[in-house]
Amino acid sequence: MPELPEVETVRRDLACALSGQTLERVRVRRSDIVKGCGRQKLARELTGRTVGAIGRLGKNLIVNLSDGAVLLVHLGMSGRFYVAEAGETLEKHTHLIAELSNGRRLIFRDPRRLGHLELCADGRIEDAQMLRNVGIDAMSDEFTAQRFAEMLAGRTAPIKAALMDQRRVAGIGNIYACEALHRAGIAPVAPCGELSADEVGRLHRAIRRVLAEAIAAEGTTIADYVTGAGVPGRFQERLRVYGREGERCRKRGCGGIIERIVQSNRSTFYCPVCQRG
DNA sequence: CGGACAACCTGGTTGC
DNA sequence: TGCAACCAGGTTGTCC
Repeated sequence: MPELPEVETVRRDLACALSGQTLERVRVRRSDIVKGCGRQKLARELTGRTVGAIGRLGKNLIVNLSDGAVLLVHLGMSGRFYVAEAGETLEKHTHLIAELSNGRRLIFRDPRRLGHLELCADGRIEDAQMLRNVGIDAMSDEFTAQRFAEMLAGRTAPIKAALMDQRRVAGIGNIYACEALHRAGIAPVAPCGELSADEVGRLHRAIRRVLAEAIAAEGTTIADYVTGAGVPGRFQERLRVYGREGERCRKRGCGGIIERIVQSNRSTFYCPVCQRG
């Protein structure tokens, strides 16, 4: 479900609702969503810690805790990590409950269980399993057009697959890969190594712009993603190709009809008229 | 090595 | 109404 803009929205909301709170009583109900240790150990390690700054790398949340510990959180497809009002009943698929010093509760809920939690007791996130395959964050200053060109050079994979490969640029998923390619006017099936310098530059700018606009709109809600405040994002109203199979291309004067194809088992939406080559 | 694909999960929707 | 098939915002291991 959540890509960089949705995770960034969750991060910002948690920075308000969670930072400064102490985790007074922690329950972890399943071990299969916990990386690196079991559920009891995670609960024990978290209990009594105070939450500091909250960061993000790609689609991962980085929750800094007292005494140098760090909790990593990945929401997978259906995960939510949020502070619930006191007295709110626990929903099905709630895997972590932490009572906070202000009486509210921190909840991790993930029906599909494709998300993960991992504690780095020593704060060495570079050793974390969850970040092993995570490269440069798509919104960081390190992600330059130059670096992007180096990542793509000589590769035969379709550009859409490369955009979603977290080991290189981290944070782009299926929606924003489709949207960035459309804005740049590049076919999703184009082999990485065949893009011109101009196309790479256009795609780099399109990625930064679409992610920035989506963050400003607090993300895209297709089915069940909501912000930390529990409201849907607004970027779904501004999608140009994703989920628009059979509808008309929104680019001025284009007139193409959006098509859906399957690339490495994922749906790709694109305009065959303005995304040629 | 890179790239394609199945597998991991649940739940909602579609179609017979 | 029932049930099977298919789809979903992600990642990882395996195979070629």
